[in-house]
This record gives sequence, C-alpha cells and structure tokens, in this order.
Amino acid sequence: MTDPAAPAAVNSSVLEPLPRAFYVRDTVEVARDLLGRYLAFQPPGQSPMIGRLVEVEAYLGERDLASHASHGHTRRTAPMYEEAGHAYIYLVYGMYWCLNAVTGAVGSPCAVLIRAVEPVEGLIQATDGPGKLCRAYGLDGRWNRADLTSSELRITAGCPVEATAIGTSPRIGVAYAGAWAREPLRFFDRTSRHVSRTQRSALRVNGSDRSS
DNA sequence: GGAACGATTGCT
DNA sequence: GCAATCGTTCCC
Repeated sequence: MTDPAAPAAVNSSVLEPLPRAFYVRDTVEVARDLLGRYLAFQPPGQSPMIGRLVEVEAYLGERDLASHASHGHTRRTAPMYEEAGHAYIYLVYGMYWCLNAVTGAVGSPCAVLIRAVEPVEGLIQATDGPGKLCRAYGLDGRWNRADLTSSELRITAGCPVEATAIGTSPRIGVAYAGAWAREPLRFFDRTSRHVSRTQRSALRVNGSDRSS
C-alpha cells in the first residue's frame, strides 16, 4: 500500500540500493546494467538529489591504456584496486571531479565512469557530463571511496534500460590510448536527451554510434 | 625539485 | 579553436 503522506516523486522500491554482488561482475556487464539506475545523494541535513543514469563508460584495468590504472597501483588509483561497489572520485584538468563505481574483484582495478544523469529530483544544475554532474550534486574528493551500497551516496534499483535501447560508442577524451581509444566501451540510453554534449559532437564526427 | 599532462567544460 | 587550473605521475 502506498503511503499517502509520501512526497512520492519517486516510489521507494526504485530507491533500494543495488547490492555488492551487482558490482562484482564483468565491468562491461555492470556498465550496461547501470543505465536507468538512480544515483542518489543526500548529504547530512540536506534534501536528496536523484538522477537517472543515462551515459557511462567502462575502464578495464591495467591493460586498458585509457584507464588511470594503466600506471599501476598508485595513491590515486588505489580505490579501483579495492572492494567493488565503492566510489572512485578524482579531479581532472585541475577543475572538475569525476565519479566512478568500482567493479570486479579486489585487486582488479576496473571501474565505470558515470558520464551523465537525467534529473529526477532535487537537481538544479546541468548533469549532462561527468564534471557537470559532480558539480550539480556537490560531489568532490571527500566522497572518494564512499560505499555506493549503503552510504549517503548510493546507486539504487531504478529501472534498467532494455538492451535494444542501449547505444554504444568509443569513449570520450581518451585519444592518447591508441587502439584502446577505439574500443566500444561507452554506453548510453538512446532515448535520453540528457547525454553529454561531448558525446553528441563526437558521434556526429566519427559516426560511430552503434546501437545494440 | 621540476615539468608535462590530463577519463572536461565553457567561452571566443 | 583554445584557455582555465592543479593534482598526479614521471624524469632529473
């Protein structure tokens, strides 16, 4: 039975956090399965911010030349080597924070970069880009290693995007990575108008949109 | 200790 | 097309 007093922009079942086991799988599988899920953040004393994941990228460990992990285990990349289901948050270009979900087994430095969400609740600023969404949520390095299954920063069940609606393309901003730059490791909801601006221009240029 | 370089964004 | 801006990584 629905609670008539609930604000109910979002019902409770979709807000159930995804369990640890969700993240302890093949990283590409996790990336695709993350589309349609909710990124929910409620800092102490503030109202919740919720967005629907519409664009992600998979980073596949030390052999992946586009990944920070290609430099091995360093102070920065340590979170990727740790338990799946936690956040890996880093500063890029000295200005923007980026949020990842750590995936796979401990010791295997894989992660999924959250590139864009569609505002669902409490989000005012733009969320169509990895730096923009962290700015909109107010996320920064203090939330590095946050447990996405149980902390104030979590990813919840939402409603997964069906396979036929998932678009695939090479990753953005990793031209330095040689052949790895061309791997189809970016996934997005083809029906969403909230994918990143960078993605749309890249797709126009290289025509690499391969919906699957 | 120093230099080069970004998993981006926004303005020209 | 390109500047902003600073932590990380790597070389001396």
